[in-house]
Amino acid sequence: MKKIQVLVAEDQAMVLGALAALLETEPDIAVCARAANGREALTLAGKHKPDILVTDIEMPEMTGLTLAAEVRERLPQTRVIILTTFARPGYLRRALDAGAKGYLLKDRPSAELADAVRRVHQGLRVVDPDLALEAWDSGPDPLTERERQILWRAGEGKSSGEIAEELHLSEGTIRNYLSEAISKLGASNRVEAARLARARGWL
Amino acid sequence: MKKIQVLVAEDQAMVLGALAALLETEPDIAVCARAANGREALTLAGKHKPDILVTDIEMPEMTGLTLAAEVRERLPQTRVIILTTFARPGYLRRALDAGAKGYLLKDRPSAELADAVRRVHQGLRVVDPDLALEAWDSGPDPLTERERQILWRAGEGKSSGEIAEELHLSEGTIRNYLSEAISKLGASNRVEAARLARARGWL
DNA sequence: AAACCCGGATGACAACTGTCACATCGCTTT
DNA sequence: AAAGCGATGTGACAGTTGTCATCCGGGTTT
Repeated sequence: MKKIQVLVAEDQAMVLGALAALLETEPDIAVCARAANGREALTLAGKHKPDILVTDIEMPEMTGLTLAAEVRERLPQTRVIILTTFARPGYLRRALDAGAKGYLLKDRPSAELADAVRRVHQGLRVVDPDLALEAWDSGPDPLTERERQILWRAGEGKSSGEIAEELHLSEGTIRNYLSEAISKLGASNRVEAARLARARGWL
Repeated sequence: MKKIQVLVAEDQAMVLGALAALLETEPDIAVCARAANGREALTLAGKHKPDILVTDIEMPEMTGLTLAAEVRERLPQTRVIILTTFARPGYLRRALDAGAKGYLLKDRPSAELADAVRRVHQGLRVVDPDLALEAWDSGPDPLTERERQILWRAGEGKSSGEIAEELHLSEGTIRNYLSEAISKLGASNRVEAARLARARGWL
């Protein structure tokens, strides 16, 4: 029986080693190489032609999303699984657009990783069900560009007056935008609004 | 030969499982239990009396730092190793104050984890050398425990009134603590204060 | 052209926030 | 015992924030 060859890419060395150890405990899976960033992963993928590439998103040199797109183009026989901390609908969409076959969260039980590898290897897609749901009912980004700019600055601790000056708007207008953003997000003040927006990947 | 009994606490389930798998590959180390947050870790530590507790810092319910302090008090025979993403001097300092025997970054090669476990088990301390240097010349944490509690909640977007209720203090007292924290940090409002404190690892 | 929508502005008002001076109260230090 | 200290509370005051109704001017739609 031939083992499924997996390449793992992850920038935190400790986590990379741990994920590799986790996959190696499976009898039908072998980790053929490890990469500490996207560029390295692309090189190693070319060399090893793995069946599956498991990759983080936020990495130096090249993000997992770019990596996925490159791999689809150059190594169509290698299937990509995104493994990330971020349950952001925006990331999920971009990952799928980039041709990723799986999107898995680091929050999920570790047993699911090997499962996902097997399923994707069989040609199935694996998308975190909670995230898919959340992406569905958290809906699209409700913030306008102005609201985003302003909420971002408010989240840094800037006052309405400072933001007004920075954006060449009146202070009252800033307050209006913030009020609108707070109400859209169901928050009770600017800080909570910023926190919620960040959590959903809208900031 | 008796294996070193290790309890691992980490809120990202996938990483938790992977770290456990990593440690299990060592012949002289056994993972006796796993916890998904600080409170669970404390309970399990009481039950299993592990030799070593490897814990993340940022976790729900109870942070790794609080956990370290509790463990020192209740289970002095268990030694704590902090394993975290954050190279923040303030975290290191607080970890050591809380009685942690090791402070390791997730950036480091995965082989160092087992090493650290062995060394700490032998009674040595293991602290990331770069971080130790940085911690030396950055100032001490200026915040009191109360200020930290309150600033933390303020940073989540809670109002003075909500925080007062939560901590059974008067609203005026909350405002006083926040005012003090803002002035200590040289910020101009609670949001900026929280941001600064977080960046330095004081929250 | 009339009707509408959009980004932006205004003013008023209540609520919340930040500051400060000053109490209390219990616990140490002298 | 007196003094000092730290944690907490109070009251007052000014400044900031959140909400709302309304207004204005420039494009679009009809």
